[in-house]
Amino acid sequence: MPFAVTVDLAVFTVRGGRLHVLLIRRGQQPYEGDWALPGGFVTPRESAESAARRELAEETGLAPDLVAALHLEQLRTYSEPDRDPRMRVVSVAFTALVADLPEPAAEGGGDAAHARWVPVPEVGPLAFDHAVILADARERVGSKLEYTCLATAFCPPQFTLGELQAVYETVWDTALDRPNFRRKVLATPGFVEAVPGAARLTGGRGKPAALYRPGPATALHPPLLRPSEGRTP
Amino acid sequence: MPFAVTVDLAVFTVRGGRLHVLLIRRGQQPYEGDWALPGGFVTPRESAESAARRELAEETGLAPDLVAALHLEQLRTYSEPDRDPRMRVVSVAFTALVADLPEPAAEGGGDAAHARWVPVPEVGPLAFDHAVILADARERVGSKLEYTCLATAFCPPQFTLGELQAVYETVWDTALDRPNFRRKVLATPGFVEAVPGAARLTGGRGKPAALYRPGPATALHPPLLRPSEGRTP
DNA sequence: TCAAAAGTGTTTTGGGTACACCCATGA
DNA sequence: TCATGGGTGTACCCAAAACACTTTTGA
Repeated sequence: MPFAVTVDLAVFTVRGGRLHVLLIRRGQQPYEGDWALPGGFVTPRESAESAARRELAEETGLAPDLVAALHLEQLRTYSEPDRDPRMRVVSVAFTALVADLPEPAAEGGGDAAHARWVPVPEVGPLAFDHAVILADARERVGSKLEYTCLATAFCPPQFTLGELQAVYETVWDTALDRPNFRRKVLATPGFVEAVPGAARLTGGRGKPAALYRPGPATALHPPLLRPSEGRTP
Repeated sequence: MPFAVTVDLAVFTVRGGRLHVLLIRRGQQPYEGDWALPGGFVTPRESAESAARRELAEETGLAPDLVAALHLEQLRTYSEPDRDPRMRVVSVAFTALVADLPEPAAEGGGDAAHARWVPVPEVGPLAFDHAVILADARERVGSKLEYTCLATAFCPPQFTLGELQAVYETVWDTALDRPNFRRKVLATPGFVEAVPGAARLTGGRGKPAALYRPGPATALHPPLLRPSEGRTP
């Protein structure tokens, strides 16, 4: 039973108030020239997660230390017999969240030249079953924000509560009440920690905002539920 | 890159107030004679989920229609290079929940003769990395009960609210307040539906209980949280 | 002095918890 | 008539929602 095993990555970031996903343009058959999720084959002596980090670094030119520190999470495994026209390929999909990067991520050499951040609503048809993987990943990210502290992964090392709220609003595509969001976040022990004395002007205008960094907590109890959910309209 | 792909199943049931998992005794090397989760190789023309159902039917002698209707959920994929001493094996793990079965499930021929329901606390060492898979699956089942309607999968087609509560209490290993549990369940639209006119005596003693069947809902909003969680003691 | 964004306070409301109590049945 | 389990009622509490309000900056 000769199976090939691959990994596929759905890497998200928030940039300019919109959710983006990292895509590469395929340089070879099949689906040559089409957009696809980054990924590749698992080699004989590595786990799927190791392969995911290796491929991400190779294909996108993201900084190695960033890739090593990245929060990677297994999404699920896709194993339909005909998902790859060449042969039988089983693919383990991962999701990752990164902060908006100073420069367009994908300026490395080789493969990396074909990597791009694409706003999720503007993503067109993708190679293989990657559209399904992307949809699953997007859904997962949305619900992860509800009951984990993962939203800080979308933020730079130090961030304002306004930026954190923008992450939620972008991923969920809803508006949140600022005072209530603030209270909720600060009331969850270990979600964020104040950076003593620091403040930053966010958009040039307005009052400078206090800076926070991620705290030690990973779970959110009680959860921070999406507004439209949990209600019976 | 010659990989073998397998499936492993963590099938749970509640029996006599205790959580049980379905195990088989291995009839061949490696780990011959040890207990293991049911599972087996994915064949070239089937998906992992199909393979899981097929293997479950073959190895345990569960009724085919029951296996076909079973709620199977992908847990995650285990891909450490040395998890199988023979060769490189990547395994897709699934969880399933079934109602307590009239007879000990495993009375079919062949492989099935070696299948047994084992109380989870009494499970000893398992073959391969199955102890890890079992622990992951158990954790997943516990949290699934919080925010999905899946608990009914542990119950027969018609059940009392007392039986449903016993499922929660068994899986979570906590006592729940009956009046509050009742209100909560009935207040969630589509979780359970009353079976008109029906009632059943549960243990010979006590008032006959009304019967319910699973409703159309799948998610639980708001969630039914475990007592110890969500509090800061 | 105005717009924009941060941050505080207050009222209301709904769900969860705890617990007291009644009902129907078998022994 | 008593133990057992099903079912109802109710008072309390806390956290979330809604919204009015103050503060600090750049233009």
